[in-house]
This record gives sequence, structure tokens and C-alpha cells, in this order.
Amino acid sequence: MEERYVKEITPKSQDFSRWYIEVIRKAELVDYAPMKGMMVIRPYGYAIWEKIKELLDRRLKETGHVNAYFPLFIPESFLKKEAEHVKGFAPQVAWVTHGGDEELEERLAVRPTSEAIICSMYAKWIKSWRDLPVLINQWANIVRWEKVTRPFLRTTEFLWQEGHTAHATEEEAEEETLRILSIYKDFVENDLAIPVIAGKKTEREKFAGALRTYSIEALMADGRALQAGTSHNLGQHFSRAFNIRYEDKNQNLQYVWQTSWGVSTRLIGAVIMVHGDDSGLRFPPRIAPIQVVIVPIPANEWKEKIYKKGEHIEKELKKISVRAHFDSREEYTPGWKYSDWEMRGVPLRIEIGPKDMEKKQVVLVRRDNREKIPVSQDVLIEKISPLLEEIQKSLYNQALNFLKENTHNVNNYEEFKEIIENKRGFIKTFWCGNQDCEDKIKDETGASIRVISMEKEEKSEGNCVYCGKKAENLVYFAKAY
RNA sequence: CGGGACGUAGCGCAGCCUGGUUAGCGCGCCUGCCUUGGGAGCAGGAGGUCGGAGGUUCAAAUCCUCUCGUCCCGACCA
Repeated sequence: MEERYVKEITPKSQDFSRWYIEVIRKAELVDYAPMKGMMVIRPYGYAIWEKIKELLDRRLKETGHVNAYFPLFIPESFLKKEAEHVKGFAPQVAWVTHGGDEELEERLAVRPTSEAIICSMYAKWIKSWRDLPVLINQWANIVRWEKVTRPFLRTTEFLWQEGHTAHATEEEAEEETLRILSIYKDFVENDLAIPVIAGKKTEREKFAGALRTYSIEALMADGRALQAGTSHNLGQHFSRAFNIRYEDKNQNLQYVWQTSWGVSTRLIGAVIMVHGDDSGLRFPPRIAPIQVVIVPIPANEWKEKIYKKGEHIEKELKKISVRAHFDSREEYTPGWKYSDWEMRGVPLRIEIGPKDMEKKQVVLVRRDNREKIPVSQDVLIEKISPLLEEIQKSLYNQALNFLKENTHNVNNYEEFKEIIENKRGFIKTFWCGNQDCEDKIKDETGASIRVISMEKEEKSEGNCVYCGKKAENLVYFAKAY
């Protein structure tokens, strides 16, 4: 039995929801704002978002996307132009009705997503085939009036990125949709160390106004799935509604083919729920706000030397772009600091005490497995980066094993119900494609189809887990956040 | 939005059922001394309009009504 060092939080294994709430507040990632469903992202939490932005933005720019910024408000008439879209979002829209004391002639929606306002601009900007493709992304805030909220996972206001592209052909739009899906998958798996299942959404689950929606789905430690990113092929639904046309090489007017796609601050919730343990957070090194914390263990005659050494190590690590922090606080004992930084998820700790000074070494302690590694001070700096990469991989592998262990191949409904009830996780099975079966399974078990698999399976045909009819869709079911 | 639970110091709670001086406790916080290899010790100190608004009463943290917020379980959504 592993000794439990951090005693301030409810163990994750004991009460997952409570653990989540306690850890995000004690680690100072967020605090509740005085309005329902709203949160303050505190500096330590916002640092994660900044890393996510930096790493994903780089990938988007590498693939030709550029950033822009569109207005927060959307005139009601614009929002109403695409019928399915407005129907999907109407219940969640916050409205501005007054400017000062004066009532507005037309209500303004606080954007629940920006298709409407962006498409209205694209209609002005796009005239010729030479203008295409348009590959614009924006980092923005969004408001959706939610009934049930949880910090990071579902809040009334949240931060995200939303890409909106326009293309000459349907093929190009589909290519873009899938390219983004693979960028998301690559980013989430490599930088956030979270393995995901990528696939297509069913009609029931797709984005309001999309032709097709794809998503990546991650499995949380409590066995529920979390949609971690979505990419939509909008077809010509919006270009027809907003009249976005270009003249092609043959001088024919054509409607553009569009995509939109996004990931949000919800990803932070995923990182917490996938990697966290009984002692608190465990951040993957690539996004950890602090990657290495240096804790001195002062003893009277050594104190000055130890502090100097600690500061020196911090400086050297920063030189090689390691996010290092020397914890010079004198009011806390080393043991207290260990627990504190473990709760806050710092991937690697360096301890320096009198015994280490005598041996000209330090002790490294990994957050992922708590392994203690004595290292000579001479070679310390060069050891750090490879070790951080190893921790990154180790966290990914732990999450991957969990995903594998909790993905159940099932082909009868009784077993399906039993697993959803007791074990949760993903259920991989066949579905006939009929929405009745999908609805009934949802009603009876609470599980929904997260995605239709895109893997090239040998066995591409089976029987629907619900009705038993011939089925071609291999799908992943789960209870979802 | 339905069902349940809860709101008392920064955090965790007791007090409420059965109304009655100055509302307690642990941790944290501040000052000083002393300590520091897994959440140290001693001494002193600060901190509360009991979520908010009404009402009942001579008197309300306590009883009643409304309201705001949080958590859990469902239905809806990133």
C-alpha cells in the first residue's frame, strides 16, 4: 500500500467528484465567481491555458492558419439565418437588450459560437476562387447559459479557440476537417499525454448546423468519457444561409464549403481528471507551469551553501528553458513543501540537503511514480530534460493502459448494461445506424454513442447490440460528461 | 430544469431540533523564539453584520417565507 503524503484532499479513489473540486481549489487553479456557473481562472490554472494556446497555436500556424478576432456580440437576425444552428443554440444564448438605459432595436446575442458573425464577414471578403481557402482561427471567450456547471468542464463562460475555414470544394473542406481532427489528436496525445479515440459523431450528437461532426474522446478516471475537441464539416449550410459565394475558374458562382472546429478550457479539466491521483494533480511536463521545483533542506551550518546551490540550479535550468522554481520560503519545512508541490502537480522535484552537499549530489523525485534518484551535481542539468520527457511518456502510458483496460468489446445488450452500470468506460460494439436504437440505449442505460469508429477494422460487420440487425457501424458508447 | 443535501473566520466543522449575556473548535494566518531529509514545537495575537432579504418574537445563527450560491443524482449541452 502506497503511503499517502498529501492529506488535505479527499482521496480520488474515495470520492471522485469531491476530489476534483477540492484539488482544483486547493491547488489554486480556479475559484468560484459570485455568479452562478462562473469561475475565475487563477494564475496557476491560467498558466496551463497559456501553454495549451502556445502549443496548439504553433500547430495551427504550421498548417497555414492565421489568427483574427471577431466581435463578442451577434445580432439576433444573423444568428437566425441558419435554421438548425439557431435551434441548437437558442436555449443557451445570453441576450443583450439594453445599451445604457436605451433598449436596443435588435437584441444582441453574446456569442455561443461565432459561425454567424464570421460567415457574415466571409460573405464580404470572398469573391473569387483566388480568395480561397480562408483559414482563420480565433482565441476567444464564449457564453452558453448552462443549467449544470462544473469548473473547466462546463461553465457559463469559457475560453476556447474556434477555427473557421472556407474552401472551394467539398473534398477540400472534408480534408481540412480531418486534418484538424488529427492535429487535435496529436496535440492532446503528445502534449497533454491523454490518449483519445477519434471518430465521427452520429446525427443525434453532431453540431447544430453541421454536415458531419468529428470528435476526439478521452476517458476520465471515473470511467466517463469527455469530448476533448470537435471538428465540423459544415458543408454549404452556412454559405447558403449567409450567401458566401465565389466565382470559379469557369466564371460560375459557387457557394463555399466550410469547416469549424474548437477546443476549450475543458482540456484543463481533462488533464486534471486523467492524470491526477490521491495526492492531487500530476501535470505532464510539456504543459506544467512549473516543471522542476527545487526544495532546500537547510541545516544551520549548511544553509547558506544550500540556498546558493539551489538558486544556481534554478538559473542553470532556466538557461536551457526548463521551467524551474527554487522554493526559498523559510516558513515551511521541507516535508510541507514536498506535499504542497505534489498536490500542485509539479512533475519533478530536486531536494538538496546537507547529506547531498557532502556527497556533491542532489535527490530527484518523480511525481509520476515517486521514484527517488540521487544524481551527481556535475551532471544534474543535462539529466533534467530527458527525465521530463520520460515522465511525459510515463503519464501517457499510464493513461493509455487505463483506456485499454476500460474499453470493453461487447456484443450483447445484457453485458452492455452490466458494464455501464458497474464498470463504465468505453463499450466498443456494433450499431445498426438507426436512431431509435441509439435513443433507447441512451434512455435505458445513460450511455451515448461517443463516436463511430474510423479505424480500419478487419471485422467491419456485425449485429446491432440493441436490435440485432446487421450493422456496419463499429461505435464507442460511454457515459459522458 | 426535476429530486436530494448544504451555506456559521481563509479552509474544514460544532452550535440550530428545544430561541436567551461577549458565537465556539481544529487547521491556516500575524509576531517572536526555536527548528528544517515527508505537512515540526512553544508563547502571544488578529480575524465573524452566522450567504442575502423579509417576517414571527421582549429577544433569531437557531422558527417561518422568499431569494442567491454550492455539491450529488437524473434530463440537456464543449
